[in-house]
Amino acid sequence: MKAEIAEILRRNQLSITECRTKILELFQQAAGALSHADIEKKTHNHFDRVTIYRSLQTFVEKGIIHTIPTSDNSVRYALCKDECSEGHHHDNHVHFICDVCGITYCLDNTLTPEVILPQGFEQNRADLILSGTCNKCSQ
Amino acid sequence: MKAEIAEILRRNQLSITECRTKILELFQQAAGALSHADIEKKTHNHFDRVTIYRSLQTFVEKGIIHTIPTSDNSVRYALCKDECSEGHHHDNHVHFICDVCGITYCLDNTLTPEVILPQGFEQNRADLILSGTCNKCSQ
DNA sequence: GTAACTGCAAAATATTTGCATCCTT
DNA sequence: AAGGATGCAAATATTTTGCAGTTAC
Repeated sequence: MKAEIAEILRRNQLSITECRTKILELFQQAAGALSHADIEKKTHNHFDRVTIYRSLQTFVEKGIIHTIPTSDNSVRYALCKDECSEGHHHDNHVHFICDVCGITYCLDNTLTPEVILPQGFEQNRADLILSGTCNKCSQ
Repeated sequence: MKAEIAEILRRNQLSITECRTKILELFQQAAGALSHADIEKKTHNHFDRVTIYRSLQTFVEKGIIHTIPTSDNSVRYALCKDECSEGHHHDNHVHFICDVCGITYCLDNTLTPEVILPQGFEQNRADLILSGTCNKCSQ
């Protein structure tokens, strides 16, 4: 795990630091997406708020994580698949946000369906966000 | 126009005030979705920031407008179709955000495709957000 | 007249920037 | 040793809350 994380950082020309390693570890362990606040909580204020902001920014720029659109204000992030590269994401999978527990799931095996756009519109990225009740909360 | 707006407010048991009328007018005129900041700018600070926040909140609660998820932080709103009612939105249409001009389009005639969810997941709402270049900017 | 709405002040929260120091390579 | 990364302080932006005064009905 740690070795894999180090490899990700190295591949992206990023220094291997405690904060970055820990954040990526959290993403690997997480059931779903994480917000800045989630990470702050899970690291128990061991790292500065600002450092976490900057780490997340860097990871997004490098294509290691991606943001997930949400209808409320909150910004959440999830690990990209390997195919993602700097500046170009292939995260056209579906996200499911549970209204009960708040967990954001990446439904990796469900691809975003194609849509026919009006004349002149050129699509670059697609995000399908579903919400409702997840399998744990629907019981 | 004004009469129609008054009717919307009346139907939702809301007082007909200058601020609310103006905001709904802006939504009717807008090519796409509007953010809080857009409205503040277009009303030229004639109304208090807080009043605009509260108006938008009220409109969302009543099902007059709905929020649109965006991958950046910004919260944007657009008019709901008539079928929307309090607490239950039928805004399962597609939104297109232009990376160039920033306008958010509601593609009313394009419905969100159905997706098969894993066992135990119950869907309540679906948002398909596309981004790229709109017909005006692609020329 | 009364309840609903607004505006102002201020608090709470979220995000960004600058800079000195520390750590990775 | 040098450049990148971090932590702290502080600035900026965003959103929420309380309350007194005003307006719609």
